[in-house]
Amino acid sequence: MGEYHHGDLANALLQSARAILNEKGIHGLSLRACAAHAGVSHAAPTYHFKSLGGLLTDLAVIAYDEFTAALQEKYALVSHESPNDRLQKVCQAYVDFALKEPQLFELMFSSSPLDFENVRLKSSAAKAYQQLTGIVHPVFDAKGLNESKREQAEALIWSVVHGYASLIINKQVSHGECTAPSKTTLPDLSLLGDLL
Amino acid sequence: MGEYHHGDLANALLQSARAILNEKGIHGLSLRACAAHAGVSHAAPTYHFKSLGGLLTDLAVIAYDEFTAALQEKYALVSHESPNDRLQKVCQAYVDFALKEPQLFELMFSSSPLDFENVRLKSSAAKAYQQLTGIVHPVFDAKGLNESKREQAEALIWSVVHGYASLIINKQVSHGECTAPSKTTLPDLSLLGDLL
DNA sequence: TGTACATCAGTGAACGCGCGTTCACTGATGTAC
DNA sequence: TGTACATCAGTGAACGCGCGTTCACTGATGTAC
Repeated sequence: MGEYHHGDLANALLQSARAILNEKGIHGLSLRACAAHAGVSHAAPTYHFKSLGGLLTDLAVIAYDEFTAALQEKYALVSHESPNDRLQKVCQAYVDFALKEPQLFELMFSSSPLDFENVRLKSSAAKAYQQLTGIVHPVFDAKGLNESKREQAEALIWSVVHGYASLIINKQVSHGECTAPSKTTLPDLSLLGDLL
Repeated sequence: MGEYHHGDLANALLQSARAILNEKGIHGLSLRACAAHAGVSHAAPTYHFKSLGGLLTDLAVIAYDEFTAALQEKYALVSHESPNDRLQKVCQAYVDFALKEPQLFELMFSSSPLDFENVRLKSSAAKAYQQLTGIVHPVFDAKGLNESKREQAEALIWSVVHGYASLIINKQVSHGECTAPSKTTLPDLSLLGDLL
């Protein structure tokens, strides 16, 4: 409305981007669309963001930080339980986040538009990873695995929870039925223990 | 070259789409780009494909079929081994396919541009899933799980291998380091058995 | 406290680009007789 | 076997659209004196 000096346009644009992302998906996003949603001229964003990729990178930083916080919060809530139970519940929190913010989750792990050279993004993504592996550690310690085995096991745990989340939200977002797990509750991981 | 009646333009366009996908990624794809790559006027594709989504859906069908064939071939090769060994090796074939055709793999599991109402796509995707679960079956039978447990276990197995592949190729395509497993060889799944 | 001025953070018109789509057209192919 | 004609499968010019980017501009804000 002709208001000069918005005050915090950078953040307003990030909020707008998030809203558009949730409404129309990643392909509905453009700098012009964000500007329009924020009620600002379409040339305004260039002052704050070099490109759409830059804006999305900043949005991904926010996403990773919220993601890390969600895992951390869950972990704190179940601090009195056994290592394996804690692991199960934090993994469920991972899946819950993906279900609550499917578009944001997809953005976090979509390669194309993000600038992974960005220092802040690198840092936030690394923190999320550390948060997850930190949670798996007590389980390993209880079993006494060596360094190499531990890294492999970390990768497998991360893979199972990430894969489950990915398959579910892909299914939610697109198809109706054909494939993919249908339960939003991650099965008990000990099932794999029985099996393998 | 002014050649009228190409003969098999539909397939030529699919090949072109695949080449462009591998070169420039999914965002470099457009009907015009495919037409240009196939050496044909930019209006020609409309005769064969309603939209870019339609073309990509057909490409995804090809991808799913190749994927299924790859798993099947591996499975046949290791038919003399134990159920668990066969499972491990077919899972590795899953990862190998994702590494060999990262862009195609991403397309197969990317929701947005594909038409999952398409009958052929549904069918090909379902076959791929059946191929995978069929391979897990002998392992379950050896352990005597009931129906419900078996479905859950199938989902978990699929998740771990899909997650591993996704995380690796995301890392390959985009970032350099920050997160994600770095080995292209899937760790021994029995590790999870020891752990959970 | 008031005035002058530099700087900040917007506006809105204009540009070129690649996109999908439409359209009148035309060369190649297949079929009827 | 040859000719007439319908149909198929392309061409290339044109259109409108949304995009990012540039540009001269201008209102709001902060600072110096």
